[in-house]
Amino acid sequence: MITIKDMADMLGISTTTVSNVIHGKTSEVSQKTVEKVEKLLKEYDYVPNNSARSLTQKCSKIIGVSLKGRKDQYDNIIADPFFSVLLGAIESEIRRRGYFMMIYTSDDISELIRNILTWNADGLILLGILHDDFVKIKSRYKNPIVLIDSYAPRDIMNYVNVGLEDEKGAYEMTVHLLERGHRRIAFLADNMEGVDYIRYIGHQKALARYGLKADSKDLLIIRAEMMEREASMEELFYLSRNYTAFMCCSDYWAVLMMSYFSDRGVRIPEDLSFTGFDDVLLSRIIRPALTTVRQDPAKRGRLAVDTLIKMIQEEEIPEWDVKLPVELVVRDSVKTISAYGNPERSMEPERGIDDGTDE
Amino acid sequence: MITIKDMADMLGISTTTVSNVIHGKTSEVSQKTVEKVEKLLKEYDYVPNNSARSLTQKCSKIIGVSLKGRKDQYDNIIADPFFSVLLGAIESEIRRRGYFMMIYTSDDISELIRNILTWNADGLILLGILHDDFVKIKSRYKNPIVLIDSYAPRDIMNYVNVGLEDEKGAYEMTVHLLERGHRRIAFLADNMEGVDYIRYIGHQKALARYGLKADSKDLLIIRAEMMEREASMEELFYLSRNYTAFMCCSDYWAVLMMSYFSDRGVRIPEDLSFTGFDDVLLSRIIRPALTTVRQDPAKRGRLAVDTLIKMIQEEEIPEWDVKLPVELVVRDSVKTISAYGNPERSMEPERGIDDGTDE
DNA sequence: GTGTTATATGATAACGATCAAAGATATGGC
DNA sequence: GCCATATCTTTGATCGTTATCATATAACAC
Repeated sequence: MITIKDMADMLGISTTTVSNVIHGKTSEVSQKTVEKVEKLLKEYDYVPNNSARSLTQKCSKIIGVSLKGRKDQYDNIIADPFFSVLLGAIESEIRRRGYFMMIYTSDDISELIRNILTWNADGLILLGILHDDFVKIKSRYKNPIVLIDSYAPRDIMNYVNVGLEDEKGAYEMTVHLLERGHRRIAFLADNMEGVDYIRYIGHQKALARYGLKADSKDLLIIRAEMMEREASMEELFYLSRNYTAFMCCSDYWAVLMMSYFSDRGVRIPEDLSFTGFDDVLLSRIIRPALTTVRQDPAKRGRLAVDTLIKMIQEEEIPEWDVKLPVELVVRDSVKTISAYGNPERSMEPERGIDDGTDE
Repeated sequence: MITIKDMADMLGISTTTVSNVIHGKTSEVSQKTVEKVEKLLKEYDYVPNNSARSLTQKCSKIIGVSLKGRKDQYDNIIADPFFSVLLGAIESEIRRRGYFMMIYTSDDISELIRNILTWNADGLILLGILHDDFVKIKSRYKNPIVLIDSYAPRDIMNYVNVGLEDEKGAYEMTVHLLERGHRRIAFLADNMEGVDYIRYIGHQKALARYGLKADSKDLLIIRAEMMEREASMEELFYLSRNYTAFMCCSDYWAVLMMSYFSDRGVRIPEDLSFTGFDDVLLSRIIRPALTTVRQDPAKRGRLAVDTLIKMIQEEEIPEWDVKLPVELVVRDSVKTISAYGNPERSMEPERGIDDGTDE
């Protein structure tokens, strides 16, 4: 590997001059010297040593990206189509902007922190991080952070949340189910710390609008690893008799469950309706096609990177808590229940109650 | 951030001694000093600066991972479930072994090379790389390389291919189709440079065993971007009338096509049979469930990393061209065609011809 | 007391790039 | 010729860590 010093020696000039040419500070270097150096740069295809660079400068050009290390049958969260698309978009954008990406999928937050610090990452993108872990990271790591799909606490500064209209999405989906006559709806969430919590609020508001009250026993918390345990699925299968609809917080789970349920003879949507969240490719391909809430993960990934780099370069900090739009996508996984089936309940919303949209 | 020098000053000792304690060279340091230093290390939660480390040492602890930058509707190849699972396994293993992973999904090989060189990556894992690009990388980058799903040329040294029994898989799949009475089979490949070429050889051998000859017009080369172009799909749709089976080189494509075709009224497998390769989750979930060739991407990812690290640490170099096992998984996407439909051809293989298994 | 070995520690120079400040050269005005 | 200014170039320190070599001290044998 050729170094700046090598080239300086070859031309009989100093390393500073070579460095200046490389950085385009041509106003300080004579035209003649510039040409000589540039010729050499091309000839030897000079590549700077980034370790040396990040040692002298405060920035490393590295952006760390962390995913929760969910262990499902496919061994890793990257297998979730939503995350993989998002991740792909993040990677492209980081590269396009001249930065480098380092990924961590560990659950071990101390290890994550060590990794970031050891490389002195310029910024961090955290996907689906839990509150306590975020606080832990914040206490050690002082560079900019962008959150995606995490619950954003108001008492911590210097970070941006690139979120969704989660509440609105869940609200609209619940209204959709209600309008189709569903009254016994299970809400399936991952945990109550992140976006699922906000979505649940939207769900509650929609129920309230229809004069119904959310019952905590209809809130089913599903940990990712449960999706693979036969026993857990069996339990869900048993519970499903109490409901006409399963409202899931991700397409991935909805699709997995639909597959499991239909293998056991449940007709979808005749016996049980399903809805998802994300609108991944899968949802369009399976039959019945999944009714879901669409988001644009590629756009979201790009925005996250763009925002982070703005913060790193200390340009104006954009909105503190962005909410990207979502859209209800109606397909075939929700049955319309005739009013006769639920004669005791009106299908009209009651008046004068919060309509549940975000702000 | 606390440095070695800070700690040395605090204790009134030299940086060398602190460094020795950190590296466990306790035989060279007195017990008393070791304890003092270790106390400080804990107290300040010292994290070494890896830029500085990789500057003095020849190794950076970075492993570069490159994917071809396929652009499909989901904007990135990471969205392919096979790749995402593989990638997840690679990431976990790299982390577990104390290394760091940098990902590149660019098609621009010069950029990839610059990235590797600028960080002085200790090793490289290339997924689905084309021959010419591989040669280009090899000419500039001298550290160990592991290939996955790439055609491994024999004239280049110092790399290992972590492959599959591709030929055997395609052979068995073709035999399966033939035994079910199919005679008009289209072989759908990405390109003829990588593993698809080897799979095609297996396909040819199986045909030959049954006294049939592969016809080049039955080899359909599908570029990834075509999957999203309505016109290309329309053309495929038109072509499909000539066949009773589509043998695809990836589950992802098979599933996409099945969805497209069935939306257009094609009954699967009654009108057209489909087979895939990989056995991703998707293939089990869609209906009809896809008949495919199973591989274990998690195992493959781990092996790739393990092999690369062995090469980096100059332990014994393992097999030059590993072939991990594959397994035919029969599901519901292949129709059994009655012998009456193809009376002119025997369904018994001819004798005395190469049976097409790998070596 | 001398020499040998082992143990513990320190001084110094890399590694490759950047930056501030100082030095060198050329140009112009008087 | 002298000084001022502008243009170009070099010197030397710095970043945090590690490696090499040297030094200091202690322990031991003879």
